[in-house]
Amino acid sequence: MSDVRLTTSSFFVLGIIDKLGEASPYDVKTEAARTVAPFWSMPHAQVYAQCDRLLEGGLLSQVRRESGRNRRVLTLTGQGLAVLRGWLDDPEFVPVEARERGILKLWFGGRPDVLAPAQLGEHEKTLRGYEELVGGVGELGELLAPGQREALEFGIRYERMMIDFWEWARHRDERTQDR
Amino acid sequence: MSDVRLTTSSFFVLGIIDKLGEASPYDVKTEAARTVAPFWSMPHAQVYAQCDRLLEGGLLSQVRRESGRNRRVLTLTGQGLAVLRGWLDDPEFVPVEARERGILKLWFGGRPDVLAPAQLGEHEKTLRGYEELVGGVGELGELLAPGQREALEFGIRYERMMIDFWEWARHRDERTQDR
DNA sequence: ACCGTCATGTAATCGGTTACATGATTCT
DNA sequence: AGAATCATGTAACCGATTACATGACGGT
Repeated sequence: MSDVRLTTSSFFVLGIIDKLGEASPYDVKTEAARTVAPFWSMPHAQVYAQCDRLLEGGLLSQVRRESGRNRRVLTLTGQGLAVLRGWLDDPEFVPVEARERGILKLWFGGRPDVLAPAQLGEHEKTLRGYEELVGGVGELGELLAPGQREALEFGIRYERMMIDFWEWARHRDERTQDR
Repeated sequence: MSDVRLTTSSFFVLGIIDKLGEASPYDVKTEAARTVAPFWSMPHAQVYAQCDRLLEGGLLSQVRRESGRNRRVLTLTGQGLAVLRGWLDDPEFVPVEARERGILKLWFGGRPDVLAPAQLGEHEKTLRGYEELVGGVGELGELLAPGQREALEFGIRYERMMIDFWEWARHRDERTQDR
């Protein structure tokens, strides 16, 4: 019940447990890896730590089971749900530095012709993965939970942007160079 | 001279000092704040820590001055320069999670109509800033150091992408809702 | 002489990562 | 019965953040 500082990791865990209804830390880890992983991830040690903290803060409640596996099952408390909802509805804008190492390298003089190919390859691969996901959903008529389609759309737009960017950088580099 | 683990923060400091030729930790901090800040930043305590580490690792050399201010002036050693160059030319792709809190909120059920306005406002503001920078450079014929134009281009494309995305999300939300 | 901010650092803390460890199942 | 992996955690370390502290210089 003591006051706990809530980081995005906290809300991440709260969010996953809310979606699952109840979950062991292991379930949280698994579900996260299966779904949000491309947009946000967390090592499992951290999941356990967060669960402990959230329990202590009264945002989660725990049932211990005597059977071997799934020894702890966690649920949001009323307070936990309220806190999660509050966060979700908070339009605060947190400026994010892109922290793209490739961009930093360019800044310090990294050469586009050296960097671009690998970047392009990887972004194209990721993009194909996303697009297949969306396509598959359409074909099979499966539904993505609300919010997931949005995240996927973001992913697609991000990857497309990066591909366009690196192509731009590479071509600009070719034009600029005098060899 | 002992082995130091190099993080991106290390290369960040090396990169800044390389650009400046020689610099005190304070100079590093100031230059970083003045230039790369929108894409990458680092609290000054960390700059001091990195300088110490890089010194210990033999990647920086230091001249102590007896005068009060700018007591330490740092320069890249040959090894430091080699390490920086090696990093710049390394095309390794490090997958970055976007870690956009807004996207995470959408994932967990955050409402686009609640979130979008603030996000749009901020991204538009940032975009205007970047575009003015590029425009100003063109008009005055100033030159950006190589790499900086690229970083700025990335920033512009990123912001445009985010604006388009949030507009998409908001409109999709309007269409989807049955009120 | 005094005040602000410039320049430089240190200390404490904490979240996150990596690595290690182990009992519980399930499969062969 | 033994191997594999499932599920659960702990421990140690480390980089990063926050906060505090202080001498130096420049302006009034």
